[in-house]
Amino acid sequence: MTAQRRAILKVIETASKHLDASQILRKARALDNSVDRSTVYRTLDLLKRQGLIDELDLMHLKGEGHYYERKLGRDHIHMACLRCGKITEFVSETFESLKTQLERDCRFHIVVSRLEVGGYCAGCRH
Amino acid sequence: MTAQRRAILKVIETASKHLDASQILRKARALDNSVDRSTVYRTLDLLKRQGLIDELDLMHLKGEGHYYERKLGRDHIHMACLRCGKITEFVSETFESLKTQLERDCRFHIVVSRLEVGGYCAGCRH
DNA sequence: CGCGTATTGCGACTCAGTCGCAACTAAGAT
DNA sequence: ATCTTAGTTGCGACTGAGTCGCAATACGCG
Repeated sequence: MTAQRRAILKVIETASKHLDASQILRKARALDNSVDRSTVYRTLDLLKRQGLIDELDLMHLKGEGHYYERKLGRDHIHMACLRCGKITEFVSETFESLKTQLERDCRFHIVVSRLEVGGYCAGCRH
Repeated sequence: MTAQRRAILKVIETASKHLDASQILRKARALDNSVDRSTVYRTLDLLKRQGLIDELDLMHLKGEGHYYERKLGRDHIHMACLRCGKITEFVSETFESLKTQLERDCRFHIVVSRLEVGGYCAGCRH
């Protein structure tokens, strides 16, 4: 556990919204200005492999990059509004059943899952 | 409808597996050697916006790029084995219910959805 | 056939992510 | 407290995906 990793961890843990790698870099540098871009990517990979964070695309609403969030308890669905860009999260029991059913019917052991939806939110639908 | 678009379309329609942009370029060039990389990306964007193809990550098993497949009738779930790399598709009625429920409960109009799962397939589980 | 609009090829560019390597450091052993 | 070493870091160069502006071209409609 190095100072750099502590900084990156803290940034992710205290984030109020989904951050991409370059935002994490900027915020981590504010805590420890020695943090390098490679270290951010390497730490992100590590956390991903450990299952401590989830990687999201958010339907590529803003470019090709990835976003990260701390993974706690229950998975949630990400809904991205194609007009206003708002990201809404939703926890669903049906989603949990779907995964259980998948594991049983396909004899597949799920490690990570990602359900993202693009469309129009209540305020933007037409 | 240009010759280039016809070539790209044909490649996607006759593909036996998920192709990424550079693979589509290579195969489209075999049909019409004037096809350019930009044209492939522009056509892919067009087809995506029209809802004729779906864009997949396949859990980034092989790099950061995207894969494409023709969108027909029913959505399906993509399962990617983290060990052998095999991609399995699965159609689920529960998935359809989940989307319906989401649209109702969140007052969200779904245009596109993507459920990808990473884990271990029957042959690779441990 | 002629015309205007949409599309294309090209080349340069951006941006995300990766890699090899030498220097450094955390943390366990003595 | 110091030594040691395996793991981690910063750096800089690199790759590969995707984008963009622009001049040239082609589609397809009248």
